[in-house]
Amino acid sequence: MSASPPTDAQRERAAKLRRELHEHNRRYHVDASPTITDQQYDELLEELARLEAEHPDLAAEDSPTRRVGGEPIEGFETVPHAVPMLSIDNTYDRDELRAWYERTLKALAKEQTPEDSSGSPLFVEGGPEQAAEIRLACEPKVDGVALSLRYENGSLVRAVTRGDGTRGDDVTHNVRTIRAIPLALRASTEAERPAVLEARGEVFMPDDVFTEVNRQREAEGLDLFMNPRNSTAGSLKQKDPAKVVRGLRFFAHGLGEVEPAEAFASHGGFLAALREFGLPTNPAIDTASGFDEAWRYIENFDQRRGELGYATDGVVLKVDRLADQAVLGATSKSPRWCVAFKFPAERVRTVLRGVEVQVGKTGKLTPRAVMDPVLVAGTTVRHATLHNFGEVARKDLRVGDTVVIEKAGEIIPQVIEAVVDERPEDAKPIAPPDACPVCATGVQIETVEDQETARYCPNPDCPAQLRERLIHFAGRKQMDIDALGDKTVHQLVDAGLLTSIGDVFRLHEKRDAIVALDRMAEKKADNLLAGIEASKARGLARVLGSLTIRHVGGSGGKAIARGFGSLDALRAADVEAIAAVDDIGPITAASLHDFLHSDAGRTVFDDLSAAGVDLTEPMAAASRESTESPFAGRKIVLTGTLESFTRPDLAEKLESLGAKVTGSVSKNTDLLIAGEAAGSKLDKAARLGVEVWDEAKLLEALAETAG
DNA sequence: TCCCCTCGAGTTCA
DNA sequence: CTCGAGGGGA
Repeated sequence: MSASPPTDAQRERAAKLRRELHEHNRRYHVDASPTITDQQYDELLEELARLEAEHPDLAAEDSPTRRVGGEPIEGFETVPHAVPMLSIDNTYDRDELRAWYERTLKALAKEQTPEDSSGSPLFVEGGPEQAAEIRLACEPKVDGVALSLRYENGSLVRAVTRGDGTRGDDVTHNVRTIRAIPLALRASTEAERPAVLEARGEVFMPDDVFTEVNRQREAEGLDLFMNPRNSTAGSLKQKDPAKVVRGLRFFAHGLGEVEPAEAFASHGGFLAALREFGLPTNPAIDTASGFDEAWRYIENFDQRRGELGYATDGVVLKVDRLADQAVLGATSKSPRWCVAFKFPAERVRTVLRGVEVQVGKTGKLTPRAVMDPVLVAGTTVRHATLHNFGEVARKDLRVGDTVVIEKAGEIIPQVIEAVVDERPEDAKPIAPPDACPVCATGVQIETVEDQETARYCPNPDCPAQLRERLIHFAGRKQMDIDALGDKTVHQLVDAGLLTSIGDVFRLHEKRDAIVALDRMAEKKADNLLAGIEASKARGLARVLGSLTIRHVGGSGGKAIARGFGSLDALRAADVEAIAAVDDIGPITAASLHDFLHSDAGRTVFDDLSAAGVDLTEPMAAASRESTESPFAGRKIVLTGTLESFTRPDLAEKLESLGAKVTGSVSKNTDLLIAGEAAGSKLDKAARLGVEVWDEAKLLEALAETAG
């Protein structure tokens, strides 16, 4: 084929085809009112593809033809999200949902000033203090795969899965094949198009597509997909874009990074803007004024959700006004301005065949139900945790019983109850173990008000516990020892090469024995030893968080390590000194202190120290500067009216200097800054002997700090 | 003293 | 993901 330069007519024809194809896509997916048949669409697409093939310089980056035939990729690159993709808080009942609404109403009423109530979705009744209702956006919670689409200067540059919320997999090559997702944003003028736009939404597979896909797979002798969601996820993970299932759909429902920061006033407003850009949104979205209307939407939606042709598992309510969303903010996991109401999970019956006992890293004995395999919410379930033996007794479960199970949050199977009417004659009661199934030590029974809750194996050297503690120790969020996963730990413990945490750092002395193990070779052993060596540099915070000390996990370890700076300082501290650390209370402090001065604790730390593990941590910036800034590391409370600052501004300023600003005076308070008309806080500070400064003294100290 | 929030621990399947 | 419980603000 000779690549002759295209004629003007051909050039125009190609441009026209591209415009038309984009427009037909938009009509189909955004407006849900196609004006041509799929076949006609395919004919136009083919004509364009032919033109582009004959004249490669006609091929544009955002051409609809680019949706097919991209090159397969090697692996998935993990990329960070500019703005984290948080998850949404769930509730399953009306009262909880109402509680969320009331909380939100209260939080907003507090912030609401008369000035911002102009055109505000908060309907003010009886004065500015009493906001009556909030406008809520109500949208179906589509059961698909969350995606973040990044458009730069109008072109789709990247599509990333949610991943862990901070980083996800780059699946751009597959997403480009999805017709519902525009390769370029539509804009009547350049100026209207944001330089950067990240749209978040859900890719999903309609039921009829799913049925068709499985019909084809069956014909081809392939394994069938479990459900549309798995199928969608499977599609996005294809290395070859040609294998992505056709007919996936997409609804946008949120925003990530936007440049320039858009001045949308409401959620509804930006959804409308997204539609203008050509991004589909769910037509079933509506708004409600207040809780009762939102609840009616939910009930109504529940009635008709079976007719949508795609899977939904609930309704998401969002505070519509973006300014209100900003006021509400987010917890570390999810925004406070939205909540998902989930419809009750599917319940299924099966037969309980037996109960296994697992020994956890804390020694807790957990009963685990073994059942006849049964399909629940898309996966085959054989096991379910029964939490503890107290629960088994309360539910009066017997082996042989027919039991009702469901999946909590569609993920973790739970046994709800036994069907007593169908209990066979020979159903066997479940006897709680009196001894640890692994080390045979007599159990300890924990009770609450004489009711049994959990049973524990009290033997700290129990091999099962040790194994679990080692797995935890080596875990990614703890010491992050790459090559030491649960399989390897099992092997090493069984071979007698690991009998304590400290042994991990003596493994290099036993290299020959390791190499001799099954499915272990020189290279793997050296990998392991290198991983262990590297883990020595993790620092005290990780070490503390990895040792399974009661009440001390990752963040507790961090707080303590930053508070003391080194193991030596921590060992010298008494319980009160430990409890003085921010976020550490008396119970955690006592537990840690006990551990530090127990035989087991002394041994493990001596071992780690001897191995050269880093047992120090840079202290929190706050206390490191303690000699320089008079505020660093101190708990400060503000009260009264200040001349030169608003209280929030001052709080921010002091925090930047390393102070911890809190709201109420207690014996832990180091300093009270009292402005005019200070009230009860001043009295209390005087009573507790807390240092008090007036504004003049504050300004003086700030000036010194600055200079 | 009462709530709200966060953390820790246990957990299933592909 | 969910539970229970510790920590800390109101």
